[in-house]
Amino acid sequence: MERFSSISMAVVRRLPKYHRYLGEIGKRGINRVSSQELSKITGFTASQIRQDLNCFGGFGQQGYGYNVDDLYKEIGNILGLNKIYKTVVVGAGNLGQAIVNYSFFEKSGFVTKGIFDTNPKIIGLSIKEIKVYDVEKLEDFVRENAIDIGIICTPRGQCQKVAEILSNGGIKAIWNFAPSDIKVPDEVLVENVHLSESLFTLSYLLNEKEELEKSRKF
Amino acid sequence: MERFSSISMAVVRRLPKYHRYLGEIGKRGINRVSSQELSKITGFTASQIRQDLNCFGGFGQQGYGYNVDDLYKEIGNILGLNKIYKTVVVGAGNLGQAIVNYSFFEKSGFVTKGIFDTNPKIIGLSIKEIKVYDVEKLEDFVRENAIDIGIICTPRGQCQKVAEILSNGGIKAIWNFAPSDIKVPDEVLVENVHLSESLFTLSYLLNEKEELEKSRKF
DNA sequence: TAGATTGTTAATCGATTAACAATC
DNA sequence: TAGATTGTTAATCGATTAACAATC
Repeated sequence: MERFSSISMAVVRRLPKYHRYLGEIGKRGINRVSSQELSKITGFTASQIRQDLNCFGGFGQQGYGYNVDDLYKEIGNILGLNKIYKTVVVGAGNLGQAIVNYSFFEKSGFVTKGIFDTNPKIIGLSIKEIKVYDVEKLEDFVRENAIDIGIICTPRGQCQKVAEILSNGGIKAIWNFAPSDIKVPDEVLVENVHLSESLFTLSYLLNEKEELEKSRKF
Repeated sequence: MERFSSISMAVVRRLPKYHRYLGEIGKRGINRVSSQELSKITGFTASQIRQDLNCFGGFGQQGYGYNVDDLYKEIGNILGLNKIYKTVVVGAGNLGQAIVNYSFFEKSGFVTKGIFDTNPKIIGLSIKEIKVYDVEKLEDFVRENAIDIGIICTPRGQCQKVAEILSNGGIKAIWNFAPSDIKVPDEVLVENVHLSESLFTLSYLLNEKEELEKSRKF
């Protein structure tokens, strides 16, 4: 998964935050915002916000600021949220179900076309009117339905195999929730959500804080 | 949530990855590893790995490398995984249940002491032998049981209120899955898992790639 | 001892911040 | 016009990489 774009990942990962905050203040009826105001809301510096936005174009107007709705839409387009993505969810456990049931993703254009599992008790059932199929059928399903994104919600042991099936089916991107890194062909994009890494980071910070407080007492 | 430590977050967020990979190769019976070998496995440079580890002490031995088990334990201790943390899960939907059921967290020392929800149909039930209580009781429960970490799995609308209840109860840290940033007193640590930001980043990369491929054709 | 590999300093690279001219 | 705020360049800061002496 090599990138050739000039936009750094640091910038890219801030875009969804801009998008979210702009959506929020837009809903509150605010239709004009300066980089300084955005700075207060988002916690990024005004300078950084202007730099980030200018990677993609001059969306603002000197002396005025940015139009909230326009900027929201622009960033939405940059993120590709103006398009529809076909997804499959692999693993129909709690996590898989949580993702299928989370309607915000669907509203944002990510439509679950099929759910896959190995458990015969679940296969054949429907979740939110989406059928649960046997993983056996996954590769053909991905190919025949031109699925864009595969969402891996299986236990660690199965994720590499699933990643290969998805890749063989011609998947474009994988959103991986399994606590393991997967190996896929270069052309397949991967975004990992490693929950335990996030929790362990929190646990580190908790301990660091307690150590610092302890040492400050002496 | 200000930090006063000299260790940068960039380093901190790599620690769980080192820990995971060391656990994996340890299980495979490997008991010695060089920074160069770790580099191949993790994708970080050998230089960076040595730099990172030396923030915490000289765990290696010149001419030899690192002892896998020792380093695994050292990093575990740095992450605070040698301790037990009492947690509460707020929101007993699919996501909350997924976290309660994920036994790896418990194995790592994060013990769920209570689950909280507002839905009367769920209150009183048990998930994995852990009782589901009314959110009304959350603040007292946190205080009386000296809960360390509150895990917010509620919809967006409720997360700020829950964060305040947890803070009032004297929580030390919050792991927030709600798609919104929460405001808490300075002494409360917060780690966010913003799933939609992760998905939108993937969607950005997908579009960027398609744009680049399109432009290369001409 | 010779070879290997760390720990650590110095060099480089990239990202963030500051500053200000352009302009609405 | 005067004030505000962008777009953009230059300066700073921090993180990564390279290099190598120390030493097992």
